[in-house]
Amino acid sequence: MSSAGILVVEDDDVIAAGLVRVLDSQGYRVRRLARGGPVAAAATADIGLVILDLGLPDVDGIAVCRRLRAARSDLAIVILTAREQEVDIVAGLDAGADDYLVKPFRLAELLARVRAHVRRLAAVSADATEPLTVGAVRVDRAARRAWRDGAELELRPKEFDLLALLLSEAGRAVTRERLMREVWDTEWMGSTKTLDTHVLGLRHKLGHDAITTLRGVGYRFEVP
Amino acid sequence: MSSAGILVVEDDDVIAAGLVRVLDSQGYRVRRLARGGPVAAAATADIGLVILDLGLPDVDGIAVCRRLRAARSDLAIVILTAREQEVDIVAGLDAGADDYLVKPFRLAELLARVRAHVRRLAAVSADATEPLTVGAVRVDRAARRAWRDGAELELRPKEFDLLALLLSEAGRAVTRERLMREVWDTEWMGSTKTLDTHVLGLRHKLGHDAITTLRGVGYRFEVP
DNA sequence: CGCGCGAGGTCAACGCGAGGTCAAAGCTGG
DNA sequence: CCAGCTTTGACCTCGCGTTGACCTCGCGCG
Repeated sequence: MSSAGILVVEDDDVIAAGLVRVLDSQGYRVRRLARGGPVAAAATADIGLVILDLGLPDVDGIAVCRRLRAARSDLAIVILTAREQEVDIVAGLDAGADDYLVKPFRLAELLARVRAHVRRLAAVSADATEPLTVGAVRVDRAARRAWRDGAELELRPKEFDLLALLLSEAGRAVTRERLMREVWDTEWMGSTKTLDTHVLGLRHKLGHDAITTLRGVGYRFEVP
Repeated sequence: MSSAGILVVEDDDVIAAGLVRVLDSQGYRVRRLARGGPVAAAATADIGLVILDLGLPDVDGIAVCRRLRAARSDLAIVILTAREQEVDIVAGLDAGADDYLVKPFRLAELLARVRAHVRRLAAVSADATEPLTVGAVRVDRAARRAWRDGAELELRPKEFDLLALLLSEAGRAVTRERLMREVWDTEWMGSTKTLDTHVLGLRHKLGHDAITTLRGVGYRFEVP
């Protein structure tokens, strides 16, 4: 649901298979298209990045690139081609591509450039900005607001941070150490009731069963 | 407020002058910095793209890049360097750069890549010229005018910038750090009431509930 | 089987410091 | 030198985090 998929448009089966395999091994969702009618696929699917081979037979790759850009201004387009003339590079970039690699390309460089593009995609529609809903509880980290059964909760700053972290790990145990580290920015824990008190506050506002105590470990936000 | 500005970080006077001249002739607002020290401070709100030479004396260009990326996730960073090893390219991109060109670079290609990055920046933060309306409040950034319930507001310059930013992020939390950075062009925050005072002024003119305080975080413009 | 310990729960109170408010001083361009 | 704008500083308020006292409960151990 979260990370955007990659579409590989490449007619050479060997290169395409290699690309798909290595990208897949890096954890990306990858799809492949052998011929250049990819506008529909890129528009419909959950594609964030297109790796486009300009050497497609019968099709003008530049025109494909231009159509892709016209359809999706947010798409990342990386052109991959044997044409190394400066005029080709300029034409490709001006047709809407974000990056241009000349074959034979170096695999580690391609992967690093893909990482850079995916990182930039993530910076725009960051996961942290998407509201998070578990059961009756909903948290919008961008707005720093939270609701229960549609009613907004009045949370204190630390309560909000605590709830956001617990909810992002809903159903899983979160250790006291991690809570102290990520919410309070400290390793120290010793002899205080700070964390317990804030959990208490959350339980008052969410219902006592929303957060389960894991003795000697930490807490877990319950998914119904 | 448009982020079309380009910052050239380059110690070689000849190359830098050439870059600045040609970029300027293309209509970009360009600034130049000879050394990499105060880069983080120099990458203020009006800069959208940084061209970063890694050959700076005394400074670790990769570290500069990493600091830039940490400070501004939306910045476009283009590394320009003589180091052509694949391992250097990967290191540069993984340090947060969006693009990597090896010297001697081809000018037309550099310009095409700059166009591609600027185009993408424009696609994201697009309509700085479009009037913006949220609830009863309306802001025209091009004309630098603002209205409430159809009546024009008399805003001071800084108040206008502050309102424009808060409104562009209406419904979302905006941190004090970001407000200081983008309205006041400074990282510094110490012990002044500058921001608070301007928020006070806005509240007088917009109604006290228009802007919500988020303790320890920043402010949020409320959408009704 | 029951006892004791320690982890966690609960609550009230305290003190800090972020933010609000206003007035006066400091700028800066005309 | 004036006029508007911005910044600063003093003072105040109150929300919030922390703490400590006391209680409860689960669990291991004798």
